[in-house]
Amino acid sequence: MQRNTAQKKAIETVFQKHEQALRVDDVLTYGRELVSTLNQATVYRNLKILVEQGWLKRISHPTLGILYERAEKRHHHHFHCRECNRAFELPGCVLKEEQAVPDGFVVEEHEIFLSGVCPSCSQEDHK
Amino acid sequence: MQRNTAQKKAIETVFQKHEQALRVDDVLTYGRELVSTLNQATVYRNLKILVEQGWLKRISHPTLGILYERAEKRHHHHFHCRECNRAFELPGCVLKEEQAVPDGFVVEEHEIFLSGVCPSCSQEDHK
DNA sequence: GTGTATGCAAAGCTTTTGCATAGGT
DNA sequence: ACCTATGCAAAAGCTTTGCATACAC
Repeated sequence: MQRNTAQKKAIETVFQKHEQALRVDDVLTYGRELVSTLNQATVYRNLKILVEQGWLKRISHPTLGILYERAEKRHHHHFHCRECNRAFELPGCVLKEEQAVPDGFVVEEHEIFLSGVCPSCSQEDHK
Repeated sequence: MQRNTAQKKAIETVFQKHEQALRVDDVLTYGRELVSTLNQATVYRNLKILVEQGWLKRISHPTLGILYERAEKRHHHHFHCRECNRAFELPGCVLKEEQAVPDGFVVEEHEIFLSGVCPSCSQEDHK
């Protein structure tokens, strides 16, 4: 049976407190603010469990590497600004899954990564 | 100045011979068929250079990890079949970049990863 | 009390780097 | 001849794993 440890709760709390997708290292850092003894191996083990349980989603970001975020969040996509290097979450989705694939393919999931320049940086550029 | 070594040519040839996006390890294996002394470090160094030069594109595939493919290929996206674990390249693109982001964002690139079941596996399922 | 989850340390991978030298120009 | 690119080996990440024990139940 699954046990409810302080470490596991801390990791879950970290994702509830932080809106953005997080790197493993962020989870460790923020988690240690809650449980100071929190160990790297424990973070890895729990992230894996939480992904398997469908509570977290693992994202392979083109520029930021592996990130984790709450699975229950509304469907959204990721925008990366090449100027300020910030990551944005864009609400909604304009992709028509059926139109994206030839006949015969069954789409169950999709992930879109956009990159370019964010509003504040593109404003800077025009100054 | 840049030198034209047998190793570099071998790596480029590998990408010309193989249609699919390749893992580092594939590049090493196939490259050694052309230059038997080809070294791992050389592969990494050249892949980096070729990406910087815009000859290759680096892809962070959600399930297959880091892949490299020719940059000049027609715009396409990647479909991964969770049953047979094969990767497919889907020609064309139905994403309207401007519609995908709020006002102010300037999209320069995008990458779409689709996953589900491929035609041959979905046929199997219905048998 | 029992057995799972943790901490720690070591091991496994993948990728990068320093250095001597082979080889392209 | 010069100096870049390579091969080799070591180092530097990042992630996983074995083992003793803390602790949830």
